[in-house]
Amino acid sequence: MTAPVSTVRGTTGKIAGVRVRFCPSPTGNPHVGLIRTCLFNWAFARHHGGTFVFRIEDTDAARDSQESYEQLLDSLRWLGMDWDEGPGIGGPHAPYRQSERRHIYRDVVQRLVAGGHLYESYSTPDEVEARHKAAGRDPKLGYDNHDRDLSPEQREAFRAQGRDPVLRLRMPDTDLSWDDVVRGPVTFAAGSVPDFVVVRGNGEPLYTLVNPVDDALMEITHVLRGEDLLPSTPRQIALYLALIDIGVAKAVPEFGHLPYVMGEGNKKLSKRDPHASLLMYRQSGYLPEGLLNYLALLGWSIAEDRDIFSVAEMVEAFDGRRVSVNPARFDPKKCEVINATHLRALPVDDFAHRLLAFLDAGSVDLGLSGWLGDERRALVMAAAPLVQERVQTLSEAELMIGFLLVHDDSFELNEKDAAKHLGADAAPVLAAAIAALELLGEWTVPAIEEALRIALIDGLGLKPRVAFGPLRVAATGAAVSPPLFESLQLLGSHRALTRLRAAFGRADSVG
RNA sequence: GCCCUCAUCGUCUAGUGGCCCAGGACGCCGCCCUUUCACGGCGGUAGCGCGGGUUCGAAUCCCGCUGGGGGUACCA
Repeated sequence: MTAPVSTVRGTTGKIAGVRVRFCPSPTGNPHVGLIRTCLFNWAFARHHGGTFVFRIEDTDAARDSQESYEQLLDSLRWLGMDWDEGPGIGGPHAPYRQSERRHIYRDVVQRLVAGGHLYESYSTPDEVEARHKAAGRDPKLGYDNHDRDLSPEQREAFRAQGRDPVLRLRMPDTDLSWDDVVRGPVTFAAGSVPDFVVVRGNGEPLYTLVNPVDDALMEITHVLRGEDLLPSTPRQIALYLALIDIGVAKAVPEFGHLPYVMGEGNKKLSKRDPHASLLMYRQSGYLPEGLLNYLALLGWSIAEDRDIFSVAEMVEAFDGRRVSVNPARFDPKKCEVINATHLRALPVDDFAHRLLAFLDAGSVDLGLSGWLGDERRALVMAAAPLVQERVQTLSEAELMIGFLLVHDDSFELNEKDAAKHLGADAAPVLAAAIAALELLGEWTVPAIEEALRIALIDGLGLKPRVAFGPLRVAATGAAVSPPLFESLQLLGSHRALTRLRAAFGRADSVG
């Protein structure tokens, strides 16, 4: 067993001095699996009153991008996952972008070499394989530690051939074990992990080096990361041991491997899966708290009979002990429902303002977004309560109240609904409704409802659904809408009657 | 091949030897409410991969098998 860092839980169950980190590579756009990992780290830090470090692993210039970097920061801010050290705010271990830390790695590498932990290796994969074959071993065994004890003369000879050596870490000849925070004890037998490359032939340090070095320097106490990194843990521990030896690290951190987030089939959720894109959720009008709630459910549970909770409640409960070992499938449907639950739980006023902000941001283009006059803002505020229980996301809300916001000359009927509800049969219904509404003294919901019931239900003897269907399509453009009388009221008598007359004209001409 | 890891309803999960002929949630199916669509209410559907042990007793512990996933890179 490696020497564990102090993880004494006090009487409150809290661990003192927790320092965790989130260290993504800025490649592509942020996906939900990545954010889930971030959330668990963040919640763990907040729960224990520790420090959340945000570090950018941008050592791969070919794949990293500034755009991706900014999306990452923007996403975390949107979700409310604040960091105590990292980009934008600095900290005692700055800089927090690996691209700015190269001199640090250079120094550590030199000390590691001086300490005998790293050695130059010249073997090519072909040579390794040839040696395995010659010895009657499985050729796919991997590097055979052949160059461990090359003499200065041998190294000189390779150099003379123009070969640039990689640097490998000399693995200890003992079993490598750790007590995984989520999985319990894990052991890799001595000799099962070959000496691995930490610095390329061209002098570039690899992830295998920089990640543990930064964790050590930043005094990270708990590494919570994806299950895919579990097999690299013995190597990290070995490197840590070397870092402790040269005085760079104080202790080996605790490791915890979080289950995968799966997509369709038995595959890890792919970055290319449309459901994986965090940006997509934001643009679709998901709430941060809804998304966070669902993401938390991917590999964690707060209690037996409960799956709706706030971020604060999660932080209160997230001590790292209820994390599941099983991979979790991302279920877009459930994600949507969880979001809808949070949406409905919002105070109406809050909901209305978020909807307004969403419309102002112009996430969905209805030909009216990005700009809202005072009159329209008032309509949104008034319509918000009508749609809050009918939608799952803000973009659905936008679609549902679009009929109110759209300019009258670009108002259009849903053709399918119009064909169904505005046929010849609808003409007398519309005519009666128009006649009744034209006489209306005050344009209020009760007055509108009463007038229409008298004219259509009592007067024409129609069933409500038959009577109101055509009006709904005529006024809102679709068979699915907010409640009819309220919709008519919000539209105002002029706009409402104009639409009803237009629909009448259409229905009448069909007959 | 070798190493690591996982295995409860379709899906996410609760469950750490008796409270479980397995609980919750999503989905799905009925019914109620109803001016559309929703919300809400009520009810239902469906699961411990297989085989051996251990034990008075196993979803829970052990072994094997099967199946899935990951690693075995001068990717992260």
